[in-house]
Parts: sequence; structure tokens; C-alpha cells
Amino acid sequence: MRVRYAPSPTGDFHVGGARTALFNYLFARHHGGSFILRIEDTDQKRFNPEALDWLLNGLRYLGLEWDEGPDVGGEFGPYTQTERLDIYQRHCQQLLDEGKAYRCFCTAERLDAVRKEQQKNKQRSGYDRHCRNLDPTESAERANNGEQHTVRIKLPLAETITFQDKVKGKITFDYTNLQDAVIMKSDGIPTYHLANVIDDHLMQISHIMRGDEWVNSIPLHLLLYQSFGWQPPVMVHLPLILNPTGKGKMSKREGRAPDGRVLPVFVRSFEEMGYLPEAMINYLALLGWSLDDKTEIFSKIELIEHFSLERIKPSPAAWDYDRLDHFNGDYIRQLSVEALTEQLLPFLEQAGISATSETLSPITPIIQERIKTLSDAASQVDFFFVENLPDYDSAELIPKKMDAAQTITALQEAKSVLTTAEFEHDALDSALRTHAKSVGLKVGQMFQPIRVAVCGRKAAPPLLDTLAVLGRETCLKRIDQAIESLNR
RNA sequence: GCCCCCGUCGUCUAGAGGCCAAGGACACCACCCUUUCAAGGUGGCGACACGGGUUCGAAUCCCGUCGGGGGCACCA
Repeated sequence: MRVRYAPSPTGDFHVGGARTALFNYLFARHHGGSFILRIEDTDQKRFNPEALDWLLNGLRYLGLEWDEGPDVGGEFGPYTQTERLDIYQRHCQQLLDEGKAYRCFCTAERLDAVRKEQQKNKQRSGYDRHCRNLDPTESAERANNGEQHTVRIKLPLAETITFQDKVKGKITFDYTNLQDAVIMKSDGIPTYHLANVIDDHLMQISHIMRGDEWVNSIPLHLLLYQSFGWQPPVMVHLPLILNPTGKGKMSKREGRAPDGRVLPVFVRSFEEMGYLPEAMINYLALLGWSLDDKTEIFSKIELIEHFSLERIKPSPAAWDYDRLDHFNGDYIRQLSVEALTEQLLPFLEQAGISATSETLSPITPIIQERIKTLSDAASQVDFFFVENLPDYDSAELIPKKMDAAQTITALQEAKSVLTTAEFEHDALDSALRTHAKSVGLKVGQMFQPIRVAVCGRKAAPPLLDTLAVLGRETCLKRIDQAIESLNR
């Protein structure tokens, strides 16, 4: 089994592409086959020099290592199409010689005009086969004289083709509805169709696994295989990923949620936001594939073990950010404190918080179940790392059914406990509870003011652990500041 | 417009004629736990697009309608 992921380096690495790469990878690993990376850079106009790095880094982040590719080589190289132009030329010439393809001298202007006319007359748009029956000798002569031309494949004029797709099942096309597609552009670079077919054959690809948007070109590709006398690979077309709304295929550009939150679509963005590769892979695998009616969490090893083409669904699936967040939170909670601490450090630094393994590790366990992404941590731990809190919001400081004066009293009572208590969870717990009770306060009436005084907000990690980490000095100082703020 | 594909809770899905008065998960709601926020637990809301067949019996098979998606480039 040999499969390939063959992206075009025109833009950033999209999660849709990542899903395709993942399925190819899982299939290869499941069967002990090879996963090949091929760069289809035949579109010079849209080529983006950064795209290759984005792609390679993205695949590495996801942990989808490839066996053959542009950087690692392999016995079927080169793996970048622009380095294989002579191969395409040779094969194209063969089709020309055998009369299976023909040169087209039509100008872009003429093609435009034809298309416009067809649209005006509500006819099917497509090439009118103007050059199809040019005399071969004349055609060769004009080409030799340097006349600009493309090469088009000669489609059967009346024929129907039926083939099997592993996901979709039987599909039938009528060649009459298709047109003589360009296989070689006038600059001597092949189009996707030609290069893709030649490479898949030469690289001995056994299964073509790619997005659904390609099904319409299967008849053309099949004709190409047939023209060369080659056996086509097994076709596997993966359902498209739709926008969260279910409307249209997932955007190629990052969007924004109604609340202003960025909606990432690039692998790089998810990485930067602190999504764990394990969670990404788990989520991605379940978009269009499932094992059974209950298993949700899969490690990469388990995915490899269970993956099968038969269980790929034919219908498209909408992207669900909430579900991804759920998976990511789950994987974050599975991490050891040490591992999570190390993963968190770069994200905190990014946010301008200078934490270290030593200062962060006591905090990690108390925020672990409160974050969905690694970048969420910054806004949760910030108060541990600042010298002075921003001004207090007295509405938060003062508990319901209490006033400023009562709150000040509560804080003063708390202070008296914290001045002497041992700064450790259990000791603080019993000391504060007992004292609150003895001065006639409910636990919450004392805890809320302390929490806000110390953390600067109501929604915060567990209080006692927080106090213990912060230490006596800081806690007392912040409580004083809170009292002062209430007196103002 | 033409061609191809798809159609189970809002979303991801299980379901390959009787095991389904349709199961799980996310989201949402309620309750429990609880010092807040989470996490966790329990419960709830919620779907076979519609209409015809076939069959003793259909979410599952067939046809049509409707809806959705994709493709119709010297882009991939």
C-alpha cells in the first residue's frame, strides 16, 4: 500500500488538508505501507514560497511523519513536480504522437469569447474543440515555428464511464458532458491532471485519497490512465468539511465569531492557540470516520489500529469548534502536571508572563481543569505573577446581601486569621471556616471578599490553594489594598 | 444553466429489513457536588427531509420531490 498527500504550495496549511493527510497517514500505517509527500507546484502564479514551511511544520506538529518526500527523498523522486517537467513533457509527447491529445492554438481571448457566447445562449460552457481536428502535420509545423499552444486531451465524443469509489460507491459520468481539458499549459508546465496521473503511476500509488472536490475530474484521469495503458489506483474521495454553519465548504480564510473570537482554519493557528496535536488528530479523525457508537477518544496508535476505509462516511461534515475544545480540554486534563507545566511556559511567555517551571508547577494543577487551550492559561494565572492588581471592582468585592462596611469587617477578620495561620490548604481551610462561623459569617461571605481581594476577580481557581501558592505576605498586602479601596 | 455526490437530534455520529416507541458525544437546560469558576455525576431537551412504492415488517431497498454540497479555468 502506497498513498500520498499531494498539496499545492499556494497558501497556508488548512485543516481540511490536514484531515486528508491524516487519513492517508492512518491508512498507510494501518497497512504497514508508505505515506508519501509530494509537492504539486505546477501553478507558478499562485506559488507561495512560505507554504512549504507551513506545510512541513504543520505535519510535524501533528506528528504525521512521511516516508518519502521533497526533504527526505526516496526511490521515486524527485517529489516536487517542477523538478519533473521533463517526465511530463515526454509523456505528453507520447499522447500527441499517438493522436490521443492535440495541440490547441486558441488564444485566451478566443476562449473567453466562446465562453461568453455560450453563457449568453444558456449553453453548456466549455471548449468548442476548435483545434481538435487540425492536421497533425500542420499542427507540428506551427509548434515548431514557435506558435504558442496548449495540449488538450481528446475525450471520447459519446461514451459513458462507471467506476467505483471506495467511499461513494458506484459513480457514472457521461463524457459528452465533459470537455477536452488542457493537460499541458503553453509555458510547458503540465496542469494538475496530467502531472498528478503520471506521478501517481510512476510513484506506484495504490490508493488515491483526496477531497471530494476532485470526483468530477475522475473521468478525465481515468482516460489518462487508459491512454497510457496504466492501471488506475483505487479511488477514495473524502467528504468535504463544511463551515460551522453547515453552509459551504470550510472557509480558506480565518473568520470571526459573533463575539469577536478568531476562528482559526490553519493548522498553524491551532498550534499557536495551544491545541494539542493529540486532540487535533482525535477530532479530525472523527470528521467523516468513526469506529462504533461509543468510542470517542483515540490515541494515534489506536487510530492506526482501527482505521479503515469502509468506515468513512460519504456525507460532508460541519466543523465544530466546541467539540474540538472539548477534546482539547480532555487531553489537557490527561497530561501530567510536569508535562502541562512545560507546555504552558512558552504560552505564558508569549503573553508577557515570566513564569518558570518552579513558579508555575504549584499553579498548574489548580488551573488544569479550567483551560480548553494552552493559551487560555495566561488569563487564569496572571494575578499570580503581577506585583499589583488593577483597581478593584467593589461590586465584585462586596458579596450579595452585604454592604461595604460589612465587607471590610469580613476582610479584617480574614486578615487576623491569615496573619497567624499556617499557609497550607487544610490548615487555612479549617482556620478560615472556624473563624467565619465564630464571627457570624457564612463561609461564602468571607471567601468571596478574600478571593476578589487576592485574585482581583470572582471567577478564579480554588481559594485555599491560591492563598497557599501566593503566600502570606502577598495575601495580606492585597487584602489591605482591598480594604483601602472600599474605604475610598 | 449543465453534470456529479450527499440527506438520522443545532453539530459530530451509531444504525447495513425485525435487536430502534432510534443509541452515544458536543452544545444547551436543570439538579447534585461546591467558597467562585471549572471539572465530575445525574436527569432533561432534541432527529430518521417529504411523498409514493417493495415487504408480514423500512431509518435501512426502489422511485420521485425538496433541501444541501461539489464541479464545470492555460487553479489545484
